[in-house]
Amino acid sequence: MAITTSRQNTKKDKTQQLILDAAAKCFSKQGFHGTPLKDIAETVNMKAGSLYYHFSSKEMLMQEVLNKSIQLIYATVKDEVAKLADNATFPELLRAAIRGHLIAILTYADYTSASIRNYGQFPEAVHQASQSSRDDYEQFWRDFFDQAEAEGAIRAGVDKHLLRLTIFGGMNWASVWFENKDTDGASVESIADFQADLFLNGCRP
Amino acid sequence: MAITTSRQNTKKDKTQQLILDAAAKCFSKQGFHGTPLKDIAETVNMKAGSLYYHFSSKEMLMQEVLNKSIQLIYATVKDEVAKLADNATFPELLRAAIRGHLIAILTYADYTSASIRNYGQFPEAVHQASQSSRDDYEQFWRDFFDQAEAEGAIRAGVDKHLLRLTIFGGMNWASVWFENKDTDGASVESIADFQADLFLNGCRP
DNA sequence: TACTATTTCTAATACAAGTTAGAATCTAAC
DNA sequence: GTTAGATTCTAACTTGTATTAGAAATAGTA
Repeated sequence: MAITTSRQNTKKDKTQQLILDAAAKCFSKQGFHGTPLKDIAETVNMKAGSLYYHFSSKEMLMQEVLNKSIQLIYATVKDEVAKLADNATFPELLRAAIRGHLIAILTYADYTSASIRNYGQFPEAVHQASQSSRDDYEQFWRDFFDQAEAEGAIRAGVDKHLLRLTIFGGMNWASVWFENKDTDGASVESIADFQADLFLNGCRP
Repeated sequence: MAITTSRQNTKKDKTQQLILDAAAKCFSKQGFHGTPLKDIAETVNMKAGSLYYHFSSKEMLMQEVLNKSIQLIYATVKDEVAKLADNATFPELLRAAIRGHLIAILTYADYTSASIRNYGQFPEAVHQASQSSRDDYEQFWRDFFDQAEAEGAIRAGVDKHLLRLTIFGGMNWASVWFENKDTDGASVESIADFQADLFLNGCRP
């Protein structure tokens, strides 16, 4: 278990995590507005009203799901990149970053697709509460491509901005079509390898 | 006006189109469940109840928005591909198809992002009603890559399935970040050229 | 066992939203 | 101008849902 976000192991914390997991699952499948608190409560064998002992509002629940998903993704990416040697090449780094992003997205699919699919639909307060985390993560990738360009690892004329956005699209879209049929993560690795290869070398012979 | 979907020009049809446009705009911004009929009605200066003279339910509205978006995309793609000569190469064809998909997605952004962003959240009936159109469009791309592979235009070992899904991700994600600041489509063309180039040749020097 | 704090439930509130029926208004043809 | 049809509005109905306050139950502790 490399990635964790919870602090304590009290009974209360455990229940809160269970509720958050249930919320993420429901939000990812039915959307924020399409999910009644009743559904979340039933998933953890509770009544809707009881959730308020642990969370102050439905909006707060969404906010925490979103925050956790960003943290999980960023942490996993840093983790994968950190595994490399200091003198790793750009292709190696890109492959590791893509692998991290995809592992996170597909492993914690409830959280990440709850965030990705509802993006732009939840209220302003939720947006703002996660703004800085998202900015941090975006800046990571910006810096990454800035450095790659400085090292001449990117072909001249390639727009870094569009490159980043397109790669993000390819990865994030996986949360739409991917279905975790087996529990092992072998398939995730192969998707990551494929995408890294495609973005680096294209598909031509 | 290359792409049209409406048949007649009666007053009734015009109103229906206005309502559909308003629905697409609201659904794309607030999501299906997050959009009250009141919002759609206000956009066309009506009261919520009046919409039922033109549409039988909110679900039907979503269904028509979805259908129209698929038709718009497919028609635009075929249009762009048809402009090429018969002996066009794979890179030319891919570039045209990507251009068509992106032009549609970003030009009819209300319709397409209403569909893309709500995908997987609307009820089963809506899904099924658009199933065959989506299958048709998917088959178009499948055939496209099958032929490319047969001609040796794709590097050996490149998974056609993942290739198609990743390209779709890169394109569809544009509907999330793209903002049509100017009304001209110059920027759309440049995005299409960039993505085609990236998927064909990668980003390495 | 009795007492306290924690956790969950019940039941009510308040409001919003999809839908419908019938009244009202508008349009256009005669 | 009158009338018939088309279009929109009003006003209700029903249902569902977020939220809350207080009762009930549970668990832990002395």
